[in-house]
Amino acid sequence: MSEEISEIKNSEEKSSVNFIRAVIDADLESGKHKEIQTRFPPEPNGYLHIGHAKSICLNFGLAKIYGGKCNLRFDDTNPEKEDVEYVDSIQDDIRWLGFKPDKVLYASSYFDQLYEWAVELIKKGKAFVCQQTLEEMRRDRGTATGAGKESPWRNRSVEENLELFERMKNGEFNEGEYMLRAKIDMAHPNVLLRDPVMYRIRKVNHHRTGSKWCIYPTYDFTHGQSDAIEGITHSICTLEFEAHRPLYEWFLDAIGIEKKPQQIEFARLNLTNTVMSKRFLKKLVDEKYVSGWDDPRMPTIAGIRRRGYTPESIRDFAERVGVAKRNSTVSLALLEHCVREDLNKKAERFMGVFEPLKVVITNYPDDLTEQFEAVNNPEDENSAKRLVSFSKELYIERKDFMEEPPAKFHRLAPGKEVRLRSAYYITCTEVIKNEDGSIKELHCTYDPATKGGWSSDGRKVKGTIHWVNARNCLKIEARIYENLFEMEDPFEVEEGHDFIENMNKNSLQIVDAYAETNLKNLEIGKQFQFERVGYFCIDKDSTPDHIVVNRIVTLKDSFEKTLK
RNA sequence: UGGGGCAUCGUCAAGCGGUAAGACACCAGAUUUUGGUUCUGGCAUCCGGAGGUUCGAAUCCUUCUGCCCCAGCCA
Repeated sequence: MSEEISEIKNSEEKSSVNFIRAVIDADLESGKHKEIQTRFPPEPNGYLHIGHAKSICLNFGLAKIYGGKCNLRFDDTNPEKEDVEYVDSIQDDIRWLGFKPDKVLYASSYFDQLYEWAVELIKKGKAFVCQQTLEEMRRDRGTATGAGKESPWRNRSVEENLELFERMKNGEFNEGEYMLRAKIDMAHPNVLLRDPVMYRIRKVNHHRTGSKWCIYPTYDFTHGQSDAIEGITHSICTLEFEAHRPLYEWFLDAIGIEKKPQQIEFARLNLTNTVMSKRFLKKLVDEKYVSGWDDPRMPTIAGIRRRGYTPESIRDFAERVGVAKRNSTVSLALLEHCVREDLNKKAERFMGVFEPLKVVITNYPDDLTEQFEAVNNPEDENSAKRLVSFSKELYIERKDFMEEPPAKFHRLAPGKEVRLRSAYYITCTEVIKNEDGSIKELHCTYDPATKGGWSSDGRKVKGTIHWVNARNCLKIEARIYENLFEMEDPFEVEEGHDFIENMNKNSLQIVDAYAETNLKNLEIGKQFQFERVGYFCIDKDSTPDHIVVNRIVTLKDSFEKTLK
């Protein structure tokens, strides 16, 4: 092991190492491996979600930590479901997350080799061509407790098997008529080992191999061998493949692979307040509950990215959730914490008012406009400053004024003084009402000696509120997102009901807001903070005349709690 | 009732026979031109239950219970 690597390992965690790293450490120490090779093996049949992100971070992360390599390998053995659209989006997502595959590979590139190996297994008497129907196979597979029954075609001669398999390959049979099966044990307690299918006939075009093949290998006959071909040392997958491991090894042994990759399973990520399975996400898209796979409410990588999450925050999240074998559901609060932490350091601050209440500064000159300097990011010492426009007429947040405030209310109220962030102290002198009694606007006075937002007389002002110049601001569209599901577990429904019924009706609210004009300078995708409100980003639907922002996450709000 | 897994704070998660890390959440306080950030302190006498081994167990043994995965020519 190089010094550099041991340095990384030491600095990174003296504390604890997940169980996969423990295996790798042992393999490196024992000399079983000199270096490690991993892979991320998605099937290009859909969009990646944050659960995949965890796997990506794990596989690529492991390679990085140990100075090894990680491939991206498309597990494209089922042409019926796969499409180039997905191979592109998957690569985009991985790149966005900040990883670069050592190689981009395809299981379909190994079809020739796989075919040869299948022929070898036939010759060894370990595979046979079967012509049972789906129903017959299902019937003969047996049950959990009872053994299965051997196929009547199980004992064909090698010659006959060879000829039939070749004819399968040549397209002489229809789909479903014939298949190649491994000859293992119909009485095996693990049903996966009851003569599993290795090849099936599918007369469809493959997105990479075109019409070259009409027989396609199954996952089980492909995955381990693909790993072996690529020299994968640690083949990391999710828990549901645990029962497949004996099969994975059976094929490798039967073929006679010497350097066997080791399959290691970990628990896939689940998140509260959302659904994660491809099937359910697809339902949300197909039935138009969301605008698409990249709807900012979706837990897809595309959705999360559009929502404004940073790749750094996702990697941090993946690191924090850990790797173990226990089925678990991580709180969405952790994900939100990760973006807040990242964006707090990086995001520039602006002011925006969401529920405007007009304020007239009665002792301010009618036609004067001032420009105040405001710090773009108080968390960053090198942060630049920007100019914010101020006049006699402003908007403040309706919630920042109360006519009859409770004791702990530090904001504006009749007779009370507050600081307008970066501007002046103002005092509310009069509440102007509409005929129906609702508040129309506020009349306030300002103290010219508090320019910039502070006074030299030591006067304490507890509240600081944000504002915009009503005469010079931007009207923008704000998309306020909440969780797709209010309940932590969307599947908590009564018998016969659907998780769809648990959807949060307010998961998207579109509101008009007023923002300082500086927002114009931000490019699409840029994250920022509306002070005292939350983190936002510029959505791709924005045009120069119409800015659309997505709320990524609110700021933490401890005042909300004290109010209750 | 078959096979394969898993059970440690509200949620994740360390721990691998020597007497319960850490993170998120939560609570209390300090600082603050964001009721944000930051900082300080608190938060499992207990590790699914019951037995046992041991000077000593979350860690070993037995047994029970609960949850997850497996009967696609999906991955």
